[in-house]
Amino acid sequence: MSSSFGKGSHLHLIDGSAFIFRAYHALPPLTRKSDGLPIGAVSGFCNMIYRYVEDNAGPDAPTHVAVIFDKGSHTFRNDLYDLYKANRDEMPEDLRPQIPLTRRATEAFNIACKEMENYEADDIIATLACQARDAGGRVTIISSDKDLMQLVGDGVEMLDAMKNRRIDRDGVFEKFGVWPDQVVDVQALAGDSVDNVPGAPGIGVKTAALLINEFGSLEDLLDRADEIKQPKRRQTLIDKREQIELSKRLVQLDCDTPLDFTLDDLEVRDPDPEALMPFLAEMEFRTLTKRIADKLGVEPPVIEDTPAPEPEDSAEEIAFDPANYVCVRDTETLDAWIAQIRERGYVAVDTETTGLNEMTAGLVGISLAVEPGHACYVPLAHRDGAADDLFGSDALAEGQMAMEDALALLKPVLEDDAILKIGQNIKYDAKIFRRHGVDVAPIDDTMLLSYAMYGGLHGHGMDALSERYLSHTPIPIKPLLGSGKSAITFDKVGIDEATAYAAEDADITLRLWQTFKPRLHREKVTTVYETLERPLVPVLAEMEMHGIKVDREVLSRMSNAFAQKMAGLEAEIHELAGEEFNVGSPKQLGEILFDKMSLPGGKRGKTGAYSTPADVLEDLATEHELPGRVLDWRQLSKLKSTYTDALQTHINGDTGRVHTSYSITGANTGRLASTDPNLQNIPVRTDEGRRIREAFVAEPGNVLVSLDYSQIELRILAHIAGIDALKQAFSDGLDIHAMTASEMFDVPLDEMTPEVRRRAKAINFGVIYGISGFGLARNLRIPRGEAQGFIDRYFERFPGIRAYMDDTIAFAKENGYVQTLFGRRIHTPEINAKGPHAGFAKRAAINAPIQGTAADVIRRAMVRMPAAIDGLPARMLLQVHDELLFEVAEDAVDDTIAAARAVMEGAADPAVKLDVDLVADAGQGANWAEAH
DNA sequence: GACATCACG
DNA sequence: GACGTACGTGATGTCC
Repeated sequence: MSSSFGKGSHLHLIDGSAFIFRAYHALPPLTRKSDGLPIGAVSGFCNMIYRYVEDNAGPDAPTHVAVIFDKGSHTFRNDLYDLYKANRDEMPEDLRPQIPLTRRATEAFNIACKEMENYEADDIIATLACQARDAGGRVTIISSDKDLMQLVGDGVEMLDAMKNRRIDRDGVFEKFGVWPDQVVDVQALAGDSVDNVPGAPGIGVKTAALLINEFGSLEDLLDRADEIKQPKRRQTLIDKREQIELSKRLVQLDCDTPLDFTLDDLEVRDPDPEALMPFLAEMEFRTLTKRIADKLGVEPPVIEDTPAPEPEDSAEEIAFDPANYVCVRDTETLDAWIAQIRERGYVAVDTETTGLNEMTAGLVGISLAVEPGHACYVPLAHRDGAADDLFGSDALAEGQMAMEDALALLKPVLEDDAILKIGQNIKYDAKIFRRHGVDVAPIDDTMLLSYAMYGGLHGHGMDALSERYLSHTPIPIKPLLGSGKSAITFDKVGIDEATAYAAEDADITLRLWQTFKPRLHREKVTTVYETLERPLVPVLAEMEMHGIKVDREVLSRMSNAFAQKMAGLEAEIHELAGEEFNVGSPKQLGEILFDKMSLPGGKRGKTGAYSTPADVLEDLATEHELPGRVLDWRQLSKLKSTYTDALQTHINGDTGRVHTSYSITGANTGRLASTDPNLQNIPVRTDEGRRIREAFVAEPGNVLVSLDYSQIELRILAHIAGIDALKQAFSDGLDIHAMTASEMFDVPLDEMTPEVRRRAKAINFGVIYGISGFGLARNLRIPRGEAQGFIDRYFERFPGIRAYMDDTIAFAKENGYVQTLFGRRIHTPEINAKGPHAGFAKRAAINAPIQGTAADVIRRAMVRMPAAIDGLPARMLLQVHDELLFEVAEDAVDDTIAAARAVMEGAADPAVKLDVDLVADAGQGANWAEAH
């Protein structure tokens, strides 16, 4: 039976994606009975595969067959042309979770299933077809995709499975008016709106075929374009030559895709009932299971007819019991666990380390869980506490695998495309592993699943999720590590205790995943999770690990200067106060100001102490010299303690760079939060503060490049609330605050004063924040009635805002959440509360879709950015809500800006068509102060 | 550990 | 008619 591919062989290549989409659109949205998982497309796909197998059992049966899939949406063609396929709609919500199931279905039918990163299915098909043809065999491509027609000829044919019609050279000529080897030339001219291939404007397939037939080839046509009689057509071909040549490169299939398999691997295999039956039963395809069981002559498996209990109930079935957890101390045991992981195809992973900072913490142990209650801990670097040991207390404890050996065994699993690694905040563990040379992928994250489904309802830490969704209180870490001065690191914890704690974490993570994963599509946030949460993990991990260079000398010098100035101010302040006191103590300051000096306006906070925030001191500055001095002192104190001093302690000894950590679930709206250190609040608003940014520098030969969205929230407001005047102003490129001022206060644009503009700007921001008369009055320091007048006028001049606010609050009250343009849900549990809470909740509800949509937009840009700047000597370093900061080799600055800007400005596409353009402004310089 | 303050978008 | 209010964050220092 086994012989190598050659003359007499017949290869069938099935366009898997076409099957999936046809199945999806042909069938109603079926769901699996037991848990509601959408399986309509999988069902249709299986039926089509089965019918295919049935239909091809005859004398003309293929000897080799493969189903080819697309992998990911980014391919090398996007590097040629970033708008390639850019107008494709995103995958329907309920189709997305079915995609991996169609791979499993193919394998269950024992048919080779192939896909490749960075290449389209069409390229793999082309390569295989060329190889088979060259080997003297026949090829049938089962697809009706016209892009594949260029391959027809010399024993290669297409089969339109739908119409059961074979397409040979004549068929291609019928469709394109040229022979297959000229199809790409026609396509290059005609373009393709579906794939967004530009082509030559005004030239369709008919004209293109005419021209190609006349000139023989695209190259001759373009070289001799001046011979064309029609002036417009001639001009188009001359002007758009580059675009046409690009189009050809886009439609030309790659016959040299570097495949990691050969034709011989595709030999037809008989279905294996042992694999196929369990899969069909798992999908609960009753009819198909029975039909195929009959055909194969096996007993059909029993498919339960009762809906499964709710996941909440099932997750509790197996009790948590530390006695079940295994401590893995040798290779044989670890191998056994790895075998189980490979069998399942997924594993929950957790790392234990000596600290919370992924860049400095040492790996202590790894825990794994494969099913509820079935978890293990692999201790790797636990240390004895024995003080009289010859090596001090640093000796490794007995009975641990060598870290190197354990990682060598786990690396292939952690990096295996076919094994899903599940974590709770897996970015942390992925970074730890990365420092040991292991790239963890693909991943799922229970924290992100929770955030996508329940953002705004509760926190997403493991303890909280375990309590809430598993009704289980995890073993607390406190008793193990102690607290305060006597606290120890995890490597000093005894291995038995550590096993109970660590394995349980993996166990909990696995159970949370089993609880959450099936709910994702029911909550209709699969796309949010798949496009805005999960893909961000590797992107952020990369940025964080790369870090940004910070010049310690610059900070140190500034710190000294600040200290001197502060000392001077402190002496002055004490002099003015007539006594020495702690200027940093608001309590003491309040007593000096309001009791001793009897200045007006002393208000007490909730602790009974006087309140002395900046705006109060600013008002008092007209009465006395002291408050002004205190304000100066406070500014310096802030800059010194939070920035020039603290930042130095965050410079990593190994890298000389500062590595922040982004929290994906930190902000309710979808924004990121930056910690340890927070690099999203580095000063910029005052000249003195901005100088801190001079310490953020590029490596020699590089520059920092910053791109930030211009007025993104106001643009989104204009779109969401449908404010025509705002949209128009943006499209005209006007100064948006000046335009608002002009509209509101009837001042012509050319007579605008900074003061009037400032007021309008405050109102614009106020609207985004869920404006109130009181808030605006305080911000602008004007009487409340006047502020209310501004707001009323604003609503009058920009109708749409009011409706947006009312509708948003009504929606929140009705549904308990609001959502962004990309479907992110932000829950608003307080929206129906009584009392002052309600006001907060309403304003937050008004703000969330705007801030959240902006956050989604930059997330989309970040996810696409690595591919867009791939090949350029450029790295993305930081995100500051509407800004991305890059470090770029000097000679690649322009290319990087162009690529990054295209990604940022197009980030909403194709999911959302905004009425307002997004604009990103760019800057560059040796340091962040210059770049911003 | 709560609170006040202030840095950013 | 009175609530007390701009939205979203994180870090630091004081004070109990």
